[in-house]
Amino acid sequence: MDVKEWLPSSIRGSAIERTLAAGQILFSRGDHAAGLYEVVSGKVRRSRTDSDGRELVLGIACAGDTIAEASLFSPIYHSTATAITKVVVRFHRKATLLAEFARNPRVAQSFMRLLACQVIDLRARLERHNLRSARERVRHYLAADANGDIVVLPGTVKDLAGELGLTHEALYRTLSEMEGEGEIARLKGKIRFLPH
Amino acid sequence: MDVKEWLPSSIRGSAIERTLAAGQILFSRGDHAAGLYEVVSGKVRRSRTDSDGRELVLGIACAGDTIAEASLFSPIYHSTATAITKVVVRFHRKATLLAEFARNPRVAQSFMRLLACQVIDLRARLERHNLRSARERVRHYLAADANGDIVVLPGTVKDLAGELGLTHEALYRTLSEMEGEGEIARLKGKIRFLPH
DNA sequence: CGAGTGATTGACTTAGATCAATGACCGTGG
DNA sequence: CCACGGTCATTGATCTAAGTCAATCACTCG
Repeated sequence: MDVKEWLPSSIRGSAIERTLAAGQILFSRGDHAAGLYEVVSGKVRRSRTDSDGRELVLGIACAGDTIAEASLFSPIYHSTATAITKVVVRFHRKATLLAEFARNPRVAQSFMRLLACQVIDLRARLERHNLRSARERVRHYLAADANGDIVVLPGTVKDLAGELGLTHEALYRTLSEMEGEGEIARLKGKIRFLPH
Repeated sequence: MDVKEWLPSSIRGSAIERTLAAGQILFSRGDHAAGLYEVVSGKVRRSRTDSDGRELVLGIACAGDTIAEASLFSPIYHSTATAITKVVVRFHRKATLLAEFARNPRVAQSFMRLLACQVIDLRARLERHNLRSARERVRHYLAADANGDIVVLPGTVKDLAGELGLTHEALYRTLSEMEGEGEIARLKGKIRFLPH
């Protein structure tokens, strides 16, 4: 859901912009959460890194997406956000948003919808992670994200592997197999789903 | 978060109560979502079943918990809710709740907080599912849920296996090993965490 | 043009899934 | 009151898919 659909432009306009170079960290897990970010341009990877250094990609945020919505009600950020390209973000302070929600029930409701969509999406992802085989996960992912029969990968294949809870090697192999068997076709940054 | 903390008793009181026997289904995935349920007594299992018949337990709801909050903004339910004991629930119609949110910003904000907590919880669970070894997942689960050093299992060990994305056999074995090595102690329906 | 990273494929190992069997426990109906 | 059906709890044996280690090629960016 695009920010423009829920956050009044009066508020968006007055927010502070910040620019990051590729590779820079926007915030880290555990940092004091002062508000949320809106991506104006570029791509941001949200991830969590466990004690073994393994990275789980929570998602790639593109222009119009917001980051750390849930942290509005939490004292700290729960994941790490890293710019993967050059990025421009707008920062929205907690208090500003909460005040707006109190003043404007329509905005509040839109934000609720946003959170509800995230809950639904996360549950779908959890279901996907529960599938045992790599191929099933790929199918689940493609089925969920296919608009038409073509899926545009938001990031690299490696990122996708992280998002699917697989090693990149396992994913490459699975994609090759699926392509060999005519289930999918691959083009640069995209996957075409061939329901046989 | 308990319903009483966010939903005014005036609304809660006027809701329709419904009683289910153990094993009965409250709603199924795909059913038209007319509103949400509050558990008054008993336990309800929320789960998703994939195409292979494998069940992912999304959680066990106890008295005070609500079910299908996210479906407030969705036309259908995304998971299946089954009574695992005799259960009493209260049904709250979508329109009633949304109207209350519009009227009372405090209630709206509490509900947002509830959704935000769910997002955070789901992300934690996703992170857990991303851990490769059964033992790591158990540790992660215990660390997250330990109040003091004792964890009360909300359901059966089998339910827990579903929640951790493991087969029950694998979980039994892992728990035995951990007990053998003195990392945990097990008592009926509980696990004691022994940080060595 | 080199350094860094993604993409890709090979060989080997292992943890957990699967299949299978048994004992414990619980409600329930004759 | 007890036998029976059902489910949970538990353990064993085997198998396989994915993880791990490793190497190579392609591409992009200063």
